[in-house]
Amino acid sequence: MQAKNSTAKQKATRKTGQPSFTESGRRAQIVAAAIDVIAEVGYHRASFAKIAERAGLSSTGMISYHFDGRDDLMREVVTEVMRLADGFVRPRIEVHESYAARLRASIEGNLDLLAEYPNHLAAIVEILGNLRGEDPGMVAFLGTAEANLAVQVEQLRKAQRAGEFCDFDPWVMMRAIRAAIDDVVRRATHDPDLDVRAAGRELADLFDRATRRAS
Amino acid sequence: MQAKNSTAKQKATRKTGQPSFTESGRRAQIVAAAIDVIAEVGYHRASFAKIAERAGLSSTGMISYHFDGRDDLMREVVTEVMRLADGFVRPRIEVHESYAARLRASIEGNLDLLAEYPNHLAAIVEILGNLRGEDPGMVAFLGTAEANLAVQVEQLRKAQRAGEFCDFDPWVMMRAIRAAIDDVVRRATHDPDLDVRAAGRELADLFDRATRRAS
Amino acid sequence: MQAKNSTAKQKATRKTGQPSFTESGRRAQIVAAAIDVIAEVGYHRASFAKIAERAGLSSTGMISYHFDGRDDLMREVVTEVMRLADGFVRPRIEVHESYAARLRASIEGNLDLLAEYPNHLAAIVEILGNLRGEDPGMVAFLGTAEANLAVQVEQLRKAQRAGEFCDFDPWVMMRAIRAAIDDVVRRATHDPDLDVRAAGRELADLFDRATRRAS
Amino acid sequence: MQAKNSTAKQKATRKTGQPSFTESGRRAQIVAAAIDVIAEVGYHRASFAKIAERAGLSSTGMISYHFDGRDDLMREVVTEVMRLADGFVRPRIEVHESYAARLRASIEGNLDLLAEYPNHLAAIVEILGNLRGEDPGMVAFLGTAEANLAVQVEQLRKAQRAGEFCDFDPWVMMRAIRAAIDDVVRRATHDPDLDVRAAGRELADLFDRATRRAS
DNA sequence: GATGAATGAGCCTTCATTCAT
DNA sequence: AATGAATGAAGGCTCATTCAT
Repeated sequence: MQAKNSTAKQKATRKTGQPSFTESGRRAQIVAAAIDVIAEVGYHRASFAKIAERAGLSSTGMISYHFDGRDDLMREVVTEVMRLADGFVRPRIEVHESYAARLRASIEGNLDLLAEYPNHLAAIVEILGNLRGEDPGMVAFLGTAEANLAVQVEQLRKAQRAGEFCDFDPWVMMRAIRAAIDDVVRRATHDPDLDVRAAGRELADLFDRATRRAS
Repeated sequence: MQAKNSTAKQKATRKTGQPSFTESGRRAQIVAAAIDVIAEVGYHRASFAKIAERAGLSSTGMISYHFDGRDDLMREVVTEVMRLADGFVRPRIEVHESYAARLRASIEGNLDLLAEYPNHLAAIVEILGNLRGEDPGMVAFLGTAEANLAVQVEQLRKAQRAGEFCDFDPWVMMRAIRAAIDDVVRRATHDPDLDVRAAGRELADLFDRATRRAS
Repeated sequence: MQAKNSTAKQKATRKTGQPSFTESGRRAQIVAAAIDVIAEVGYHRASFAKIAERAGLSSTGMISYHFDGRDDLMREVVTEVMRLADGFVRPRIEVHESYAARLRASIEGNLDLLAEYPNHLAAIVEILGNLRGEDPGMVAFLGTAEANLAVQVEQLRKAQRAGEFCDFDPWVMMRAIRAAIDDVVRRATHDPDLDVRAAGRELADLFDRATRRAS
Repeated sequence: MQAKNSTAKQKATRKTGQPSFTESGRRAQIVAAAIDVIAEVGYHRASFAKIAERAGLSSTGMISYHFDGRDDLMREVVTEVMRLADGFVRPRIEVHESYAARLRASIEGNLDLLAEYPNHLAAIVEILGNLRGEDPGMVAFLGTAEANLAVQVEQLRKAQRAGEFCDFDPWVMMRAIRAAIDDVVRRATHDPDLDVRAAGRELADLFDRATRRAS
């Protein structure tokens, strides 16, 4: 066993040797509750008390029992949402051949996902947007998100080398795309009437013009 | 002004009949400290204790004395930064004639401002990004920021009508621009080596391509 | 036995009609784990969670099942260690004739025991040293330890009456001896390099001089 | 100002540049309450809640306000008691010339002190006896106690070199003395009828015989 | 017998605010 | 104006215990 505090998750993981998506029902339920609460009140106001209440638990102790602290829970939330997002968006991208079509699919796919899972995306944007250099485990986590972005940056670069995209700093472009999407996510949280799919098409058009090689 | 009880600000306002930028020295000092602290640790972790310490005050009571609660202080911070930003960016825009040049000046101006006042922009992005529909006074405040944006949206619309810009949803475009700028602000907080002026030029190019009428 | 509800121990006791040292394997295993944990982290920090972990149990519920609460477990630990200590030290004492030799054998025997079972003695010293007048069952227990001491006090008295020992308050002497030994036990916990047998010889010399009839 | 948490004590200390015995009234009051509570229920059960109640405070937050955590409070308690003990015992020792008389004065002085301030000694024995290698600040503290002991050990050594004391390991002797005294302290906590001054005289006799050069 | 989940109380800490001075 | 003390709520976390399976 480990040194200090062994949690249900750690035990489960140790037994199965499997990563976190082999959740016990309760863990998944708590993660789901956390996603809803974070989407509703934001990262910092998402207290264990509120999450426990949403999850139908009688005490916050139960969350501490299942997770090795707040950071661990947040990590699980991010993991869960990334898993969902990847499964949702990736196939929609891989259908396409041209870099331009793939970029469009990426943007529209993210906003379709938002339309179907508004809380999930709101939660991850809240968490990643409020991270500071506090917990080392969480910082390592930011690295993962960065690596994700790097993969997409590489796609942009390839498109440029292929002559399909014009000349621009691919990191700046990628961040602008990400920022625009996340902004829609944030607004959708407050404004349920927002037509996110329409916004997706508009953004896809926008960044198509911004990336296309001038004809 | 507000609900509960009389504060120094209210008294000052009543006396002078002037808006808030005629601050007492203490108020300005606290606002400045708040800006630094928010930039450093974020909106939620910017406690009165930390702000008082930064301001060289020996007790948080002083802040409560000068401001009608946390929201009031935050409002003042936003007001102050908006005033600074407006004074910095507006002249740089008005120098230009064409809409394209003005858009470029707006983007690059914001990032020049970031280069000179990194904490100010970081603070306002933190605050506005963490606002929820909690306090009515703050919500009214978000309206102000929205109105600011609306003015710029109107500029985009005019440029379109003038045939200078191509066809796009000006709200989506404006938010994408804002989001891209704010993202640089956020990153600059964590990464002091980031070349924000270069990013400004890149973003200006990016949104130039995205808005220009195809030739 | 106690007030509230039926435990495994009670069942076992009822079945066999035997006292507690006819333990089930599990009970003994838990007691052994408790001894180690108490020696390592102290009485108050020795939580069921840590003990269960050390014992290779997956839940603290098992401990509650086998013992009627924390006090019951602690009582068992003390009983077990006393049994061990008595079996170890008593024969070494009874070999000798003179009171002085028996006293020396007692002191050195205790520290030999410490050398061989450091955790056992550390645990009992921790427990008995942290007892308060809280639980009636535990207080009755302190009486047992006191009775043990009384037996040795009687030996001192006999030695005095036999003219072998000089005049002193045998209770104060006995407590000083006990305290000196326990102090070595405590230090040995933190300092593994301590030569406890050498300390035993020194203490035996010391108390020999303190008790001997002046020649 | 300092980085993380500034407490009332730190502020006071910074202002005056004086060590902790320049206490604010509340600090001293809390320390006094802590001493009583620790003496009564022991180190680990002495919660902020109990101490606050004893001090007549309405919330534990007040203690956190005045002290930088539990360890800081405990450190203050130990400092306070050591100061008291030193002021009480040292003059009684320095009156005497011979090492034997000084040793006797030390032992009896400690127990006279116990008779007058039973809670103070109980508290320090509780705290120092329950310290583990957890907090570095507290460990440094144990070093102070050790240094105190070293001074007295040196006295024993001098007495041996002067031919006044017989041959023994001065560290073992000193620890035995300390342990015997602390044991009386512990017992006095539970048994208010104990005649501690009588015990002091007995212990002084005991260790006189144990140290004296055989005639 | 054994397990993992659940409970409720208690812990220390931080927070914004209030108030007497 | 300014201070330092005080308050009460809320925060995350650990604990011994209970219970259904």
